[in-house]
Amino acid sequence: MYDMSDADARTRLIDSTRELLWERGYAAMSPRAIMQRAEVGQGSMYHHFTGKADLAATAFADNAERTLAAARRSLAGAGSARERLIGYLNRRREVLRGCPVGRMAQDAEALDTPELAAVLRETFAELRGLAAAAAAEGVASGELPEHVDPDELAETVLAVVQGGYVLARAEGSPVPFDRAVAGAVALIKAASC
Amino acid sequence: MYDMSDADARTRLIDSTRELLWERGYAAMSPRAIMQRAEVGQGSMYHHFTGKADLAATAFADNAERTLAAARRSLAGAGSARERLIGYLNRRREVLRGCPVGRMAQDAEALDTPELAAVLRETFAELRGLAAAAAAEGVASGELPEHVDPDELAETVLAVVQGGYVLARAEGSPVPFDRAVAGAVALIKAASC
DNA sequence: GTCTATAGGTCGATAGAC
DNA sequence: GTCTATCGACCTATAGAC
Repeated sequence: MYDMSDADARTRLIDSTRELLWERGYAAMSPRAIMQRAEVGQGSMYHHFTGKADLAATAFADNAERTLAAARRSLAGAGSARERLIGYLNRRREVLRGCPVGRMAQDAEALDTPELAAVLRETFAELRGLAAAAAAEGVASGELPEHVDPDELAETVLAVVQGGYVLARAEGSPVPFDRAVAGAVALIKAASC
Repeated sequence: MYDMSDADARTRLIDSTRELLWERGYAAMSPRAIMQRAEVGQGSMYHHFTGKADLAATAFADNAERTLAAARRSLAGAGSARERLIGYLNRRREVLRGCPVGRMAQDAEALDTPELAAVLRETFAELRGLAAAAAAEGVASGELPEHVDPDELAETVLAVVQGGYVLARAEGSPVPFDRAVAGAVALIKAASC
């Protein structure tokens, strides 16, 4: 079992920043909260990082890479193209925590911080590429109807997931997420008739 | 033309709070910023409202009501049920500003403030009801296929819109929103074949 | 109704000892 | 590498004059 308290100070700082960015976002995350959660002093933090922005950029890149890794397992893994798109939609998620990447798009201060905005943009660009490749493959193989635009279908799939998080958090329940995904899967199947 | 500076202090406070809640969210919105934008002094603000939470609850309820009014025009307006669902998806929006309601679902401090969380929950409940009623009507009339679950389709439509906002803001462009909507409309039309 | 003064707390960072 | 001390600014109110 991984235990944060076993890791060195730098790793603990990154891990607690990852969690806080996910939970509270960039603007609402204070260096103080980071240090307390990491059980690290101020001197240590400013020794390892130049400041909040530096630490956030490192931690956010880490969150983004983990999110991408999970998406690659669904979208570029085993199974037919259509199965992979549906598998991505149906993937188990910690719905009420929200998406650690999409979360940052709602944080004006994060969007104004170039290092963070760049990671956000690039992460969704790769996600979009993975989904679009699966959609294009599905159309080419005849699994999806010919008239489907792969880029549009890919964007719709990403939007259902991101929107599902929003609706679930607003409701305080994962049900809206699951319902939105079920509706999208049903539409994809119905369109392939 | 409506000009904020023509209105009285209380109205100007509500209007500037509406804008700031939309732009920055609850946690990142300071009473100071509200006062400056409203061109109102501190004494005036604490005369009209008990504090930040009180003012935010009033302003957020206002934002929510405006959002609902626009949604009602699409989802409970003229046209066939399927046309209304597609019309809701295609409605002109200030995409890069994001959704003033969905925005709050990403703000942990707002979710922890009961008055704000209640407005958020109730607004999406009504939105969901409007979309589900249109979907049910479409299925009943044969416009949408019999095997479509109205609640699921409604939730998917809301999710595409909310997710479209996230993807557009992440990209700094309305294109992802439009693409996600186009994909959803294409799926709905293809499923009705 | 609106003003100014004041308060105790946090924010994000720097300085210098060890 | 980590500690403590200190900084000026801002946060969210409250108090009391006018």
